[in-house]
Amino acid sequence: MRLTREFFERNTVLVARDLLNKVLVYKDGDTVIRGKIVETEAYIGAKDQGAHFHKGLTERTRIIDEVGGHIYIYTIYGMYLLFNIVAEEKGTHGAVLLRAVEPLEGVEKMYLNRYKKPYDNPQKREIIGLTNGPAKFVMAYGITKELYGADVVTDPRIWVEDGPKLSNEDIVRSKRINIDYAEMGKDYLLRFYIKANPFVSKK
DNA sequence: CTGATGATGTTCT
DNA sequence: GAACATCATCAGA
Repeated sequence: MRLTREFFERNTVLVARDLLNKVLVYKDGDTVIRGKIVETEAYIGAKDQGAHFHKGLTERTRIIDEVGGHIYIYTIYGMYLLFNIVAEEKGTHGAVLLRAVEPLEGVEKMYLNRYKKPYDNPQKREIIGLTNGPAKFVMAYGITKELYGADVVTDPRIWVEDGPKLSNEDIVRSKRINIDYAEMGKDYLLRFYIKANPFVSKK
């Protein structure tokens, strides 16, 4: 079941937490890639210097103003793309960064996208490395900036499917990664991941 | 296994 | 001109 608008237009932190164990599906022509979301981070506009849009929107972040469900993709360090899903109602600014997924379907395609060589007797280390980071799973999926502004509630190429409900004991909440520059906000516990999942980027 | 370092170019000031 | 929500690679233990 594809998640509907009601899921994404809620509070950003709730959306981030509830996206765990959901499935991100990307259909590129005949190829279907499916992966379970195992790690997320919430970014909220108010009182969060860690968010790109803390000081208001720019050309890069304009999509954040839209209703939850739209996709915010941006380039980081000149070479990598990071994938966010906008949350909250239109006019309220919040977004959820997807940091890691666990491959479910299309693993061979992911492997080719990441390592540029055929899927043949892969090392366990290589499989983990496919998707255990925010830029890594974007590369594995083959996602490009063409998806900027797409809507996961209605877009035919990409959507999020419901998954088994996760018990609270399996959810770990911690500080976000690599935002020490944010004087105010860096210590907020806005990162969520599934306990004991090998694809989580960092413990 | 750990920690350090360089790559690389868009975005914002 | 500086900063940057990262990754791959290398040295050392």
